[in-house]
Amino acid sequence: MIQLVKGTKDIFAAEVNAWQEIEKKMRDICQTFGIGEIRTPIIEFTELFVRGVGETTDIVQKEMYTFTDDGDRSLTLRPEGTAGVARAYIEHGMHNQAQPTKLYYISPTFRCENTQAGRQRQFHQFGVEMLGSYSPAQDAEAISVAAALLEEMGIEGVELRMNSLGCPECRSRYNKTLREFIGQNLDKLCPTCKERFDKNPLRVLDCKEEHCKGIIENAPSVLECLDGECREHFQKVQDILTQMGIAFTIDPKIVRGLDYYTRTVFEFVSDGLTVCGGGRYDNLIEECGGKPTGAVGFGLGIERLVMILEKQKGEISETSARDVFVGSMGEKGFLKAQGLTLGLRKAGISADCDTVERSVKAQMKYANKIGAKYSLVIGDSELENGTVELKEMETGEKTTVVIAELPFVLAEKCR
RNA sequence: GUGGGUAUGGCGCAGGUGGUUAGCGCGCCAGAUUGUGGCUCUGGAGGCCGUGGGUUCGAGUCCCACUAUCCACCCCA
Repeated sequence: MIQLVKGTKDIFAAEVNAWQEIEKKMRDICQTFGIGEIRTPIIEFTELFVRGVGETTDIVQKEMYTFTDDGDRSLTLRPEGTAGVARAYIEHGMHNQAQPTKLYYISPTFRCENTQAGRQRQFHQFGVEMLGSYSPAQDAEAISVAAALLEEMGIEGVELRMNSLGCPECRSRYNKTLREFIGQNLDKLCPTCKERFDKNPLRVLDCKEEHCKGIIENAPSVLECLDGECREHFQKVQDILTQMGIAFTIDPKIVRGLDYYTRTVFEFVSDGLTVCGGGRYDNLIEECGGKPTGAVGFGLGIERLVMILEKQKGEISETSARDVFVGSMGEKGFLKAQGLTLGLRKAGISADCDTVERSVKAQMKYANKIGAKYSLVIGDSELENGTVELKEMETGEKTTVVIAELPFVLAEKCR
């Protein structure tokens, strides 16, 4: 048997309904925030992600689905949404539109990594990107979209955590300071941290080892290393959020895994899982070949959202009841039922009929299983006198209805 | 990439120390006097016990490998 590819899954009716509700809320909220939808291709040139996401990131180094096409070009299934939007922004000269450009997307995303709770190889990301502004107000607006969305979803216990990584200058200054600090304590840290020291010193900050935590507590904070402008920017973001009534905590240990982030980075966390993560990326557009452009955005994992919602509100139940089941008896009745059902469907009534040629009894069982509100059986006698007994399934009550009037009667009852 | 748990009909599970035709619940299909469902009863279909090797007279049951899945690390949505 050919089975599912690792880290992918089929989504059935009940869950699809939940997804559609979620997506509708996303679209509605974006509408009110003046954010337009963009649909970029699933495949892009590998180079886009290498330059955009960062050559040294885990995503690029070991998690991309990359292949070569018949023209010997290296293509990659998108591992995140921002780079593609940046590419589109540049390629279509969107900076010539009224700025800022505000875009959102809901799209499948791929990362070839080990699966676990809330992590798949194909997952779906909702993302918002706001390009064309360096102002802290843009950071706050982006954050407010995410906050509004999570609130609309009714998720409890989400927490907004923020940090500022500063501009590249601040960052390299901090890297140096941190490296010095860790270097002095290197022999006291765990093996993983020693590795991180070379690869990405910032990562040492969120080590879970108790022993390391103790040492890290005394580490210098990024925030102390910010220059005046970055400091002011971050302060303003906070001021605006406060003005907006959005609660947050500052966590100098937040380090995001994508290289393109500058200044503000943030996460919405629930049950220890990051539902939503994002930040400002002022150098990405330039890095991808555009003019220097300030930008900020975030991504939100739909599977994680669904997971949390299920946990908090219970399993999603299926609701696909039919309005009416058209049962039939005999050859003529069977024929008539087919046409009659289509007629009802065209009138907007959710109708179903027997297409397996089963006994009346079996048909009724079926009607019950699909949750039909009404049922009827059409056979020789009904065809002869032109009426039918319409039965309300829940009560068993029957009413006589002229066949030709069924669409109207049912439309009335099922409205 | 690393560590641990799991892998038996559509779903959820049983199957002490290896031994004749692998069970149960739910679901599915069909009947219970001839054209009407939900309850009950009866019957039926459906599994080469994840895959491939090995040990053995004989393995779902023991050993190895692989794959998938779950959980955790790394990292992230």
